[in-house]
Amino acid sequence: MTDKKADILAVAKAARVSPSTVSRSFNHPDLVKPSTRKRIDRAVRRLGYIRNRAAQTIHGIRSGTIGLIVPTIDQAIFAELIQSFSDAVEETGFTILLASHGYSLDREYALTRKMLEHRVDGIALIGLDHASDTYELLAQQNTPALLLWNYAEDAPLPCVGSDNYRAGHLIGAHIAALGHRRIAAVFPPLHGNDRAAQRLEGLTDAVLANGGTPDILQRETPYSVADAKQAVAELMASPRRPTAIVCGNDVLAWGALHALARLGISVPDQVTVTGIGDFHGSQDFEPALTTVRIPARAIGARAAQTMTAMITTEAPAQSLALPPELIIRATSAPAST
Amino acid sequence: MTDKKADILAVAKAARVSPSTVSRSFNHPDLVKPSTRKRIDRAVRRLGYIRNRAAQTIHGIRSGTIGLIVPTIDQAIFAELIQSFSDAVEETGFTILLASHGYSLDREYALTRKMLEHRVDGIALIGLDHASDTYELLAQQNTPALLLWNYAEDAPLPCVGSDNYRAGHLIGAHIAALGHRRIAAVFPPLHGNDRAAQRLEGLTDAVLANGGTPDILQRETPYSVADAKQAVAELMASPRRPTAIVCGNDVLAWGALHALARLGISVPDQVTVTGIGDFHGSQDFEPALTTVRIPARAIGARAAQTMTAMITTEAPAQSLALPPELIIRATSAPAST
DNA sequence: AATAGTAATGCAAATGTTTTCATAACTGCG
DNA sequence: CGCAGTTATGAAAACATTTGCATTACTATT
Repeated sequence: MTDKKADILAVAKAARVSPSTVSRSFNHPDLVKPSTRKRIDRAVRRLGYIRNRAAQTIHGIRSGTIGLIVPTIDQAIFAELIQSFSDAVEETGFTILLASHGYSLDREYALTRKMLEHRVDGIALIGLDHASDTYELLAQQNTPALLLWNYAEDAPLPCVGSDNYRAGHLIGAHIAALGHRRIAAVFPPLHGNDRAAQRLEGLTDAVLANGGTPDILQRETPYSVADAKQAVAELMASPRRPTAIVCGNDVLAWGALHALARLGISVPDQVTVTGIGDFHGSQDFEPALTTVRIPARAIGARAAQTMTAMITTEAPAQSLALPPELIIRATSAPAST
Repeated sequence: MTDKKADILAVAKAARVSPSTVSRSFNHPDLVKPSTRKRIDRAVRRLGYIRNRAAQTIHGIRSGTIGLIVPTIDQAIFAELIQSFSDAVEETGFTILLASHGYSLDREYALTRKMLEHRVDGIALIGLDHASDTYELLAQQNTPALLLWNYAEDAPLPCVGSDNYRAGHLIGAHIAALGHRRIAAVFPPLHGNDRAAQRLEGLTDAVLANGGTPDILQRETPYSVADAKQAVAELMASPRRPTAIVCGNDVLAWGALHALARLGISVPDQVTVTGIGDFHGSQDFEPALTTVRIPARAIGARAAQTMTAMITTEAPAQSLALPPELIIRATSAPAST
């Protein structure tokens, strides 16, 4: 009801104590007499006082926020990660400052700056590949920073994620072992996306290692069911049809599966399809999708732990590799030669 | 390289001007001589100075953050909304403080408080149904607040969204017009979810209005493809099979479709399936899903506009109804009596 | 060359907290 | 009842900025 927002001074006056005592009653309740605490609490409630974290923050007190910068929010890949990261982080009282850059490393730099202006206590980025400006900025400000989703031993900052090269390799080996040689790789644009690039690399290496000179038809398509569906429809219309379609992620694979359903091409009898990611829904797809599981929830949760540890203890963080795992379900089968 | 973080004073010293001038050079560049501005800029760059928004915020300057509190992040429904809201909001320089409460109105209240502590410039919640504490808090702090996703004329706060009752009604009318009488409603838990509740209500009303006494079998299932698949499998095993399965949202419908594919039941010849939402992917599903489009992107974008308008001009905001739209695709057909 | 007018800068107060240090108010003990 | 030892509170400085007002430095005009 008060028109001017209540501050700690108003509360102090109302409770007939000094501002210091009010502050203490919030931050070190054990230091203030229960009876005065009661009085203060009543005043707080009556005035609708809410602490001002901005004012605390300029005392070097932590802001209680963690910056999370992702390429996109709406595209299933990261949604699970964001959710679990956010959940875990919230448990320790932090709040997430979220932003997305649409795979532009320049925007990512700008967003990082903005987060730093807000004095986030820590900052998390997706993937290992970032503008050198971004790395410099982070180093210079010495804000705890963490790289999510991808993993590499020699990452320039601590990271928590799966080795995407290995994920691609896993699929490649599986496909090659099944005897496939004419393979279509349906991948998202590789630019600014180290995860996809590494998966493709792993895939190619594995196929090469396991079976002479394969014939990999690479096909870039935006990240969506619709685009993948279209791409695969075109692919199957070509004279030299692939016997296997390996997709850069599960969403693309769903598109592929729909395209094949539409064309009446049977999976896996006539063509094998694989994804990467093992998103919600892949298991229950009909037919169930063979894929490589990237443990998004675990990554998010562990990353949150690592991050809060970095923030509260000043210790430098350990990178953490959550291994990808090949999940063979119903969409892959030996090549019908 | 400096170990202590540079503040405006350090910059001032380095540029041989007063702190005031540095501040002005940031906030009112036109008031400071180009040559001194140059000097300041150089100092800023050299010291790696980054403005401290916390310190600005206590001057009554806006914090530049908007709180967004959603039930869940990872479950496709809201991902698109969050993305478009975030994109639009970012364009005007704001950053999003995100949190999710898992459909608990109590947690929502707590999160709202937390956002207020961070002095967000505005706050957005999902749906119309909130704890009375939450409403009081918002009213008392007179922070601009906006309700997203759902729409009602008599909403207690300005809202931007679709009328979910109408969405349900649209589907119900469609189903009834097709002659379906034995209908299964596969919905998410209604508790703490006014959107789902209203959809169901609209559905029931429409069916009742259009065709005698229908036989609606209601079935609550958690929000996931897997659960819906399971639920529908059970449903179809019952002696009195429904001729239509209307799902509370598209994800549930996907699960239903997979279940039916598995059982070899043909859609829409043997059974009709519908969703609500028209998420990414529904259009390209095979068969393409009949659903009601809730324009998530538009809602996010318009909501962001409304919100920033509320913040910058102090004017009270107008609610905005983005109408749901029936989208008939390939999963619905007349009841085969 | 003096003056008025404007442009650029600096000083100091203010913002809403926390925290150190000092002081005041209580205990219990002899 | 006086004293040491706690326990509870207050005063004031500090935090990193912004801003109103005062001052200084220019520019143009006569």
